[in-house]
Amino acid sequence: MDQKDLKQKGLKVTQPRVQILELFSKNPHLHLTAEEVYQRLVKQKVQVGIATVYRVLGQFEMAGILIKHRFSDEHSVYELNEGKHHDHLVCVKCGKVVEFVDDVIEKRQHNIAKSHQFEMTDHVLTIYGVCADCVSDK
Amino acid sequence: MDQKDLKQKGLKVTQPRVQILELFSKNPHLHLTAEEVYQRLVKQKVQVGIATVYRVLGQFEMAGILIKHRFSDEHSVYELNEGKHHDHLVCVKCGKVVEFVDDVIEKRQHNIAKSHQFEMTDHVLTIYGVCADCVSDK
DNA sequence: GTATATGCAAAACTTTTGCATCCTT
DNA sequence: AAGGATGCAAAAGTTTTGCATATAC
Repeated sequence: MDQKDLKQKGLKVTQPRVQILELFSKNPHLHLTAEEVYQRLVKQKVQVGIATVYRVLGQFEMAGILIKHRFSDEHSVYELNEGKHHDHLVCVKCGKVVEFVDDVIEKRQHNIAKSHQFEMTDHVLTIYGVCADCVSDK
Repeated sequence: MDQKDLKQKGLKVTQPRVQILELFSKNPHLHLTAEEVYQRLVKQKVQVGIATVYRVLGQFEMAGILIKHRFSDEHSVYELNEGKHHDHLVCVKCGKVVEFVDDVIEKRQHNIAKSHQFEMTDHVLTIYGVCADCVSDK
């Protein structure tokens, strides 16, 4: 994922877009809220407004560069879209996110959708729990 | 689910609480947003404020009477907690919600959590798609 | 009668938009 | 040079809170 991908998708190569793309590309498993993205850019002395962050995240989601998740109620988080579908384990204590794929579950989901005559467009499986680290230091 | 359950959970039996509990109890598969609950009460000439609706829904969720789902970005929806876990098929066109349970998936989820040393507290599986009705009348 | 719950209005947040200016191409 | 993108501030939503009043027990 780099600047060529932006041009290819009809997005001009601007400072905010490059910075946000880089942030996620360098950390393929990062899950950040819009506010967190904004704070990271500010910390890096990138001059940017929160409105632009929201706009760019939205555009990146539309373009398939990022995926938006709604793990918690308050904030959506974004992560890099690496093309392969996966689900998530989320620690309810520290917020840690672990990705996984389970082929058996994937197949059953298709069957379930079909048996209810739904044309599946997407599916989301999130397992919430307490991770090993948080269980030990309670 | 009735007024006894409220008392038992330490919640005084008030008009707004009774009305909201009744609304969901009479329609076990209803999925409503806070705003929709409010509108229904208003339509029934129940004198209530939106703030109370939010407060009561929150209390009912804490008490295990209702379950809160985040199917879409904009609004959370609540449904009656009938004790048995289930997942959902959501139509992305009309918002219809169908409930289902799949034991194979349930078992795999436990295994996945265990293999990552997570103490599972909850899990959410939502399949999005276009329902039969919406596919036909496009 | 006392403590809790409610309604209203204001506040707090998050996200979106209007618009003048700036930057890519 | 021209159109698109940005930053700022204001607006639009949604959800929460403060407080005086009303209600349940």
